[in-house]
Amino acid sequence: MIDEAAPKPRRLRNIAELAKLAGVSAGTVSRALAGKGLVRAETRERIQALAREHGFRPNQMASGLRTGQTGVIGIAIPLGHEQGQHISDPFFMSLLGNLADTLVDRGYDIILRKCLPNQDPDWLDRLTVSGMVDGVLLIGQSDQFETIERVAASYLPLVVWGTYRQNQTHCAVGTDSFAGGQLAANHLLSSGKQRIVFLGDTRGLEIERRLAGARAALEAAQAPHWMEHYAVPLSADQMAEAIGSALEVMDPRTDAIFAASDLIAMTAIRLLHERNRSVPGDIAVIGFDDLPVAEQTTPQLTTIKQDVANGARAMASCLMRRMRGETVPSQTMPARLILRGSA
Amino acid sequence: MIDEAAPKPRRLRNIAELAKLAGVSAGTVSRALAGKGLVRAETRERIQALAREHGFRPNQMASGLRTGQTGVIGIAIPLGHEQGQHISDPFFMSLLGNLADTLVDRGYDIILRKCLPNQDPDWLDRLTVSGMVDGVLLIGQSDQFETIERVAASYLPLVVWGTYRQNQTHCAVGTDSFAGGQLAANHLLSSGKQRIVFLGDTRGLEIERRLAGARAALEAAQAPHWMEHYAVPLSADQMAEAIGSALEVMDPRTDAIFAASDLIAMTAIRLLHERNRSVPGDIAVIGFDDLPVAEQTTPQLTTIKQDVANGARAMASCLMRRMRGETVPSQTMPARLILRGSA
DNA sequence: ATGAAAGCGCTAACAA
DNA sequence: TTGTTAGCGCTTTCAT
Repeated sequence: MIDEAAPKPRRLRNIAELAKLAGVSAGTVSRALAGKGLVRAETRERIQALAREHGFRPNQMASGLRTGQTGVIGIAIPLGHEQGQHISDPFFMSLLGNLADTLVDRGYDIILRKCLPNQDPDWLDRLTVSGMVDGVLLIGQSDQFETIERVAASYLPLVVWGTYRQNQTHCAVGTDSFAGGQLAANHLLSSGKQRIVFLGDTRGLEIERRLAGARAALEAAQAPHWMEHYAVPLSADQMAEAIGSALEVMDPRTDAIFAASDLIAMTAIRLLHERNRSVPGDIAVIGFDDLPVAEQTTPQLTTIKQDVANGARAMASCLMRRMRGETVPSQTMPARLILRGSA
Repeated sequence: MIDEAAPKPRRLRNIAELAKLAGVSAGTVSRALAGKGLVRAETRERIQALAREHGFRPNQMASGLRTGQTGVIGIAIPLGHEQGQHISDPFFMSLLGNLADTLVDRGYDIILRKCLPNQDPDWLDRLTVSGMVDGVLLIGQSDQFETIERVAASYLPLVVWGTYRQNQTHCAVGTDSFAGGQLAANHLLSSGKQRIVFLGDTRGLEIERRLAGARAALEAAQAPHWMEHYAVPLSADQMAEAIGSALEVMDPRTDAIFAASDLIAMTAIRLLHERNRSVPGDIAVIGFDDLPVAEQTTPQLTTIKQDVANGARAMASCLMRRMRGETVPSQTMPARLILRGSA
C-alpha cells in the first residue's frame, strides 16, 4: 500500500512548517494562533484546526523572547536562617497551593525556586534578571530583609509574603502578626493562664512580631505574669528535639504555651502527652496558622488563623498591578482567634 | 559636581552592552560567562567581574531558544477525578518538595503546573511541546493513564509517579501499592482483626492497587473475614463528611479500618473519638504514606511508609537518563510497615 | 487580509 | 584566543 492516504502527521517544528502546510505565510499563522481579529475568520479556523490536528503549539521561549513577556511568575522560597534543606513548612506549602491556583486562573505559569541565601547572596537577582519571569513572588522574608529591600528598589514587579515595617520599600502582604500575638496572649490570660512560654525562632520577622504582640498584651494586662522564649527550628526532625528540651528546661510553673506555628503546637501537645501533662488542663497550647490538620489533633488546636486564600489572592493582585507599573502599597491581613480545645 | 567619577551603573540589557563595556565582542562575553575554557583566563575574569558588578545575567529565554535547552523541568499535578480545585494532598506536596531539592541540586529550575484534564484534554501536550521544558515529571497518574500513555509514546523525557502496569509505555516510579496493601491487611489480621473497611477513592490507580493488595491478603489468609470499601474524596472539606457517613453506614462489627492515606486515617481517628470508639481497642486504624504528622496524632499512626526521598531521587535520575535518550524502565519502591499505636 | 522582513538576545560554527 | 556571522522561532511593523 502506498502511503498517499496517510496524512503523514510528522511533528511540526515551527510556525513556518505549519504555514507551508496551510499555504500561507508565517505571519498569518502567528496572527491566527494568537486569535487576533486581523485574520479572515475562515483562514484562522483552518489554521487552528491544522494546529490542533498536529498537536502544534508555538514555542513559548521564542515568543517570550520576541515580546519580552514570558507568561511566567517566579515563586521563590528563601531559606536563610532555616536549617533544613527542605521546603517543608506546611503553611508555606498551603500558600504555594493557593498562589498556584490564583495565578493559573490568570493564565500564568509558575517557576518554583528554593533559594539558599547563605550559599548564594545573589539568589534574588538571579531570578529577577533571568529573563524567565514577568514578576516574582516571595514566600517569606526569612532573614533577608536587606536583600529584598535592595532588589525591590530597582525591580518593581515583586511582592513578598511577610511583615511590613515602617517605610520599607518592598511590597509585603501578610497577616498582622503583632495583632495575632496579642490575640493569642489575651486569650491565654483571659483563661486565667499567667506563665507563658513562647516557642519559635524569632530570627524570622513574622515570628518575632508574634512574640512582640504577645509581650505587649502581657504588659497591657494588669496581672502578675511572665513570658519565656525558646527558639525552635522549622525542620521537622530537629523540631521535636528542641521542643523536648525546652519542656525540660522551662519553669515548672508554666501553664501555657504559645507556639509560633501549628506544627510546633502539635508537636508540643504530643510531647506533653508523653510526659503525662494534660492539655489544656495543666498547660494550654495555642498555635498559629490554622492549618487543616489543626482540626485533627486531640485535643483540637486553638490557634490564630492566617487567611491563606485571601492572602494569595492579594499577593497575586498586587503583583499584577506592579507588573503594569503601578506602585502598590503593602497590605496586612487580619489575624483571627480560632477557639478549639487546646487552650 | 560632575558625574565623571560615577561609574554610571545603568542596568545592562544584553551581552552586547557588556561586551562594549569590556572592549571585546559579544561572542567572547558569552564564552566567558559560560565559564568555558576557550577564553584567556584574564579576560574571562575581567568580564565576570564586570558582570557581577552590574548584576548582569544572560537572558535565559534567548539562550534557551538558541541551544534548545531550557534548564527547566516541568512538574505537573494532574487533577482528573479529584474534586478539589486545590493542590492540597500533603503527600504530593512532600514529593514535590523532595523533587525540588534534587532537581535544584542538578541545576534545574522547575515549572509547576496544576492540570485539570476534564477542562483541557490537551493538558499534557501543552506542557511537553511548549518549548519551555527539557523534561516533564508527573505527580500522580490521576485517572489519566491513557493520555499519559499516548504522550509517552512520542515524548521520551517523561517520568510519572504512580503505578506500573504490565507492558505500559510510560516510565513510572512509585511505591509497591499492592504489597503495601498486603502488608497493611496482614498486620491487621495478625492482630486478630477480621472485619476491615477500606477508605479511599479507587479511581486513582495507586489506591486501587492498595485495596487489591489488601483483598489478596485476606483471600490468602485462612480465616473468616471480609472487607468493605467506601470511596473518600481527597479534598479536605469533603473528606470528613464522607468518612463520617461511611462510619454510620458500615457494618457495626467492623474492627479495623485501612485508610488509603494518612490524612484519611487521621480524620477517621478523630471521628471515631468523637463517637467514643477507642483506637485501636474497638477499631484499629492503619494509614498509608507515613507523613511527618503521622507521629503527631494520638494514638500515633500505624501506617505504610512510602519513601518519598528516594522516590524523588529515582524520578529525577530516570528523567535525566531519558533526557539523554536512554529508555529507562519503570521502578517500584518497597512499601514498609511502620508500627505505632493506632493498629 | 496577507506577505515580507527585521530583530528579540543569545550561542556556536567558522575565520582570522 | 578572539571576532564575525548566521540563525534558534516567534511577533510585528510596513508594504501590498
